Amino acid sequence: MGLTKTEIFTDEQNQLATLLKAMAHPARIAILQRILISNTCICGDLVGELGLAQATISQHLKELKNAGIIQGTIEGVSICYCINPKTWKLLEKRLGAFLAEYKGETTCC
Amino acid sequence: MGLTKTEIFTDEQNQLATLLKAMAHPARIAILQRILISNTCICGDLVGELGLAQATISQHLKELKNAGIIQGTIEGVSICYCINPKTWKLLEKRLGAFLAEYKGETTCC
DNA sequence: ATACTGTATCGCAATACTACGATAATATTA
DNA sequence: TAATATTATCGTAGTATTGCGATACAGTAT
Repeated sequence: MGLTKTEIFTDEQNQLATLLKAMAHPARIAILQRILISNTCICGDLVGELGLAQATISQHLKELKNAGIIQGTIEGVSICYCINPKTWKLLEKRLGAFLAEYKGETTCC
Repeated sequence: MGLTKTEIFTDEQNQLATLLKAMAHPARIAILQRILISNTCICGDLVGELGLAQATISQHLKELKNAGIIQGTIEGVSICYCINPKTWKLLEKRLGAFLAEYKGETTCC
């Protein structure tokens, strides 16, 4: 086995899981934070700032891009990555709805 | 290699990554939603509702429990799982702060 | 004690993830 | 064109994840 049975779940569940998975790594969280802070886009500066090899950073960027969370455009010599507004809004919506389902600590366990 | 270099990142980044990872699976999202909807706790009903084997469900529950997202107490014959309010609030706080960092689509890529 | 019900754990097979060096691809500059 | 700088991709090693059958464990009931 070894692969998730996506056909069992709804599209929304699969989509949210994919987005969360793309962010579920400290390096990718650090990358996103870095992009969010320096409002303007960044590029290979990450390699120097995080303590990871260039190949590893590139791989993490690819995963974020595949998930649609970031987008990259060629900016002269290097490449400029930034948040994909559409996906970010979708993420806020989906996650917000998910987290808001919690009604507070009702008498239970 | 094969293991995340957690020592490179901050505790907050690692913690958020761990929480996201615990939720980054459609089955675990479905389990959480099930718990959130039936405000009262549930147990092995999941096995019948999701199309996964009992061992698999138990494993997913264990991961959610290890991450501190849910907690379980013995309820007569079966076991009652419910949201861990403390972790849920932490998650809302961390995720909220993270998502709120986005300033909207500034001129960039 | 025995049988039964509900969970957890073990062990396995298939696959995915993480990290990196080496190398290729792309674009700019001399 | 050649040299340089920046990214991407390939291949690999080590580890983790997913799913499940089989089995062990815990509590209830007979």
